[in-house]
Amino acid sequence: MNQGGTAELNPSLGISQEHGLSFFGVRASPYLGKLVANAAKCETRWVRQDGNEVLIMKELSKTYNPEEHEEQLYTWWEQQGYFKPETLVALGLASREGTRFCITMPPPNVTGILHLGHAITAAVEDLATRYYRMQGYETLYLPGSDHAGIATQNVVERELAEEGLTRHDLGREAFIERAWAWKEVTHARITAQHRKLGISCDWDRERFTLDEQLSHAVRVAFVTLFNEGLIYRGPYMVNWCPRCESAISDLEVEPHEHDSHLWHIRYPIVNEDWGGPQAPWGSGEWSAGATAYIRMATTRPETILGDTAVAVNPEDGRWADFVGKTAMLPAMERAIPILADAAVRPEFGTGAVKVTPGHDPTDYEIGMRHNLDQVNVLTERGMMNAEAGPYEGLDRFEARAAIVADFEKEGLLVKVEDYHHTVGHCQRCDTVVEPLISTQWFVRTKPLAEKAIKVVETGEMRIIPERFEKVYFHWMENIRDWCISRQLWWGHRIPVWYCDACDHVWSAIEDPEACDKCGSHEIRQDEDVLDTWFSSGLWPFSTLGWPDTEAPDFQRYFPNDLRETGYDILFFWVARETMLSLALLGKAPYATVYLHGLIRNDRGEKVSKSMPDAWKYDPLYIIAEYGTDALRYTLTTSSSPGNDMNLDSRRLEGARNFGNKIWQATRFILMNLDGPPAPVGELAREQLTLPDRWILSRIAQLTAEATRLIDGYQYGEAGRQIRDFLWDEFCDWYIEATKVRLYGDEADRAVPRTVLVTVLEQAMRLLHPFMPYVTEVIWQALPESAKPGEALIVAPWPVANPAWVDGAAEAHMATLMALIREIRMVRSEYNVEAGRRIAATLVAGNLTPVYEANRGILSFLARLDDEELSVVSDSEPLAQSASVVVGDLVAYLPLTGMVDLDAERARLAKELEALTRRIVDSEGRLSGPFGERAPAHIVDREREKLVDMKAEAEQVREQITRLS
RNA sequence: GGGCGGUUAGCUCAGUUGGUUAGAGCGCCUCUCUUACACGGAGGAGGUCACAGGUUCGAGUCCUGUACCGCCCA
Repeated sequence: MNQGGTAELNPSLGISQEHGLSFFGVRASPYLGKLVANAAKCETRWVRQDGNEVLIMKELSKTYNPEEHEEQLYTWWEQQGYFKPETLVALGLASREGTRFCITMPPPNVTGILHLGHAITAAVEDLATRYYRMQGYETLYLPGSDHAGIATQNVVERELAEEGLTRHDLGREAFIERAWAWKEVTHARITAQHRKLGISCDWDRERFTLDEQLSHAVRVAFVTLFNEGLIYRGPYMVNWCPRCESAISDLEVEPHEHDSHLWHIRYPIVNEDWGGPQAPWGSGEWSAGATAYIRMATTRPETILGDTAVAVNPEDGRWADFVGKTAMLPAMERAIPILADAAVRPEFGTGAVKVTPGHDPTDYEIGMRHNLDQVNVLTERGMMNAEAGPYEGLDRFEARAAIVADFEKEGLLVKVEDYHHTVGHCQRCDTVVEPLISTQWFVRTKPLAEKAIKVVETGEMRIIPERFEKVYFHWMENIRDWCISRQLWWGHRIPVWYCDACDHVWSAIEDPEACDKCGSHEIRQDEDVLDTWFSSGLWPFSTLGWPDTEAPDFQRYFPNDLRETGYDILFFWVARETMLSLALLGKAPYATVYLHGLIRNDRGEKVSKSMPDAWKYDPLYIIAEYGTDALRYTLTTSSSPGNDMNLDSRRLEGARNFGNKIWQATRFILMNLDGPPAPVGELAREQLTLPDRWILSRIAQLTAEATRLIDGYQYGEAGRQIRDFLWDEFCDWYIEATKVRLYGDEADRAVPRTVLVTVLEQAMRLLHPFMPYVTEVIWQALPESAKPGEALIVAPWPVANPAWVDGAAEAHMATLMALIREIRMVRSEYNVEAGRRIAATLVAGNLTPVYEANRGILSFLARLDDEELSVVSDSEPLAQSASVVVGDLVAYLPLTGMVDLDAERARLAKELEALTRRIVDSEGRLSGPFGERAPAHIVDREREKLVDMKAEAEQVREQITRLS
């Protein structure tokens, strides 16, 4: 059956039946000839710039099947070099001197795989990239990834642990090699995922934070800040993760709620009755003879061992007598002072608190004010150290239990309360974090934050949505110094050297051979590495070649235009990029920050790996199920900036269906072509029918509106409007309307063919940033003469043609559509069989010529019998017929034997009632203060509306009279 | 404790200078496999826009307060 088609297309190109024409087999033979003839025009050719065809011709399949196109299309785009700014210049779409657009991709970390958060990032960034590329900007979307120090080191260590090894067994060098091997694997996977997402980034410019050049940038940045005094080293209270064995920054600590206990304990007071313990700790007699105690409560009994004071609020009368006395610290037998400090909250516990300057930030401050010793009782792994006396060697939580037991034995445990509180956990490994004093490297953030605030205030850098500016300001105003050293191996080693001969400490870009002060060779580099965010904080410029400020990419693309990311990393990353950029380059790193919301599942839950149905939210699964375009359209249109999104599979389905819908429309159009249609510019205005003028006017309006919305970062609204246009206006009305001519005389087909192709082509350009694949495939299938350029991805963004805007056509078409809808409604109410054509008389007044000209469309879309349709300017009411009223038009539908006069009267009465209500409303409004105070154009519009409603009401009333 | 966001149809969500009768998708009801599409077409039902005040000729939209949900910061 399909031999004919195959034979016709096969000869030189070697089309297989699977790829090509197999669907003809299911068609009835009468259509075979037509479809085969059309098939030759439905081809999609994939041509390289050198002129070679790279892909076979392809018939548009019966439904759009994303898998069939996505991968090879992506490869083709990439091979063509469309992702590279150089190609845009070569094609003449952009110029080196003209505007440019640059996004540096937020580098996903190489720990694992991409999730939906990355998918929305990719979808929005690629939307912007494709838009500006089409707009003629020299566009660069620069991809890359970061090394994720702690996270990656964790997974590699976990792997080692399965082999019974620790990183120390391997040694630093071998461990780092191992981490690189891991990176290679995950990086490849991440790249494959990004390609599946269809992002048009320049892979030749891909960067990784540990690349030689980016590492050099880190060094230069560090040395510069170090020499300016913006980086310093010192002992401060830091957050310590005993599992990572590293300090972490404030931002890497996540508070989690816990059910725990509040242990009420008491320390004996040294006084004339009791000078100290006479029996050993644990004997049960340790405090025998003590006559006074100070009572307090703690959530961390193990830190008792590090107490160096007890404090009360100076205003607290309960403890006033105790201030100045000495307490004996149980277990340690350390005499500690009782002092007054305003930081103590009287309402907590008993009002007295133990002071542990070595393990609590507030106590640290108290300690500084009162010159207290700082005692560290923990090892780097969270074990009790030698300062813990009898508890040395115990794990911190074992020690807690042991201490509580001993306190009970000694009669020093007063009571135990249930207590609910928040405890800091390591963001990366979930271990309970210990505050402790440690010597670390810090960035002095205050001066940088001031500049970072200023650039937003002045508008040099804009945050969208705007409300996040407030969050940004608040964080910047209350910023604490940033701890940047990590006790890890995987990362950029801190470029600081210590001279053992003269104690000189200095920072250098190149590894030094000798002390640059005394010349000694007894020098060693700092063992620690930098926080990953320090290197990703340089991303907007290190990726472009900085510190080589002469590098062409740096010159061309810095500052970047857009930083697009989730609002959850505003502080982690955006704030730090901004501070570092200002510190090192004196400029904001980008002009605009666009923050998207977080993705949740359809029940509003945050998607996590531990969910039983987590696989459903894997971008690759979604792509396999619905296609990349559906995922991307859903992600870019389901929410508004900064607001979280519940990803609902029903929306994905809807988006997939939309892709198929335009595919079907394309099939219809191609199937009805007969060679390339004439360019729309060659059509005389008189040749255009009402629907032609209407759809051209509509797409002109849509083009202007979509452009305005995208320029204003309202991607979702733009995407929805484009969809609504294509489905509701183009497919449901325009295409349907063209069938009258396409199925009629050959002479009438030329105009609709041109308009169909013109509008579809332009709409594909508008939709391309939202659904890149299906639009490109469709576009390629359109006749060459209808397209500007060789590929949609590099086609110019459409400009609204003001000559197409046609208010009269829009108004007339609106009335025609309303009339058709009304007739369909009446048909439905009278249960007229769907296929049955009915007679009608349309009384159209001075619009008679318009409706006479469009009677074919009217009868086709309203299923009227054209032979029995009369369009008249005036007529006596027809008896025994239903009537529909639209404005001052009336259509009589003589449904012989079907019209129930009572029902018809009731229907019309209801209509009149609603209409009357609105007329009364409108009149009331116009005669009241509205008429005087509202702007003239609003009042005018209301007046016109009233006139229309009155005319319509008059008609309805007449019909009712007719029936009585 | 401070700040921010959300609360709109059964469900998931739009609604950006305040201005027709508040929209979409899915679901639901009726009809329909008509030569692009059943991943479709036609028609329909369904909302006091959380609540209470206020500003205004006019409020889903602006202001104040309340409730509930969520997030961020301390």
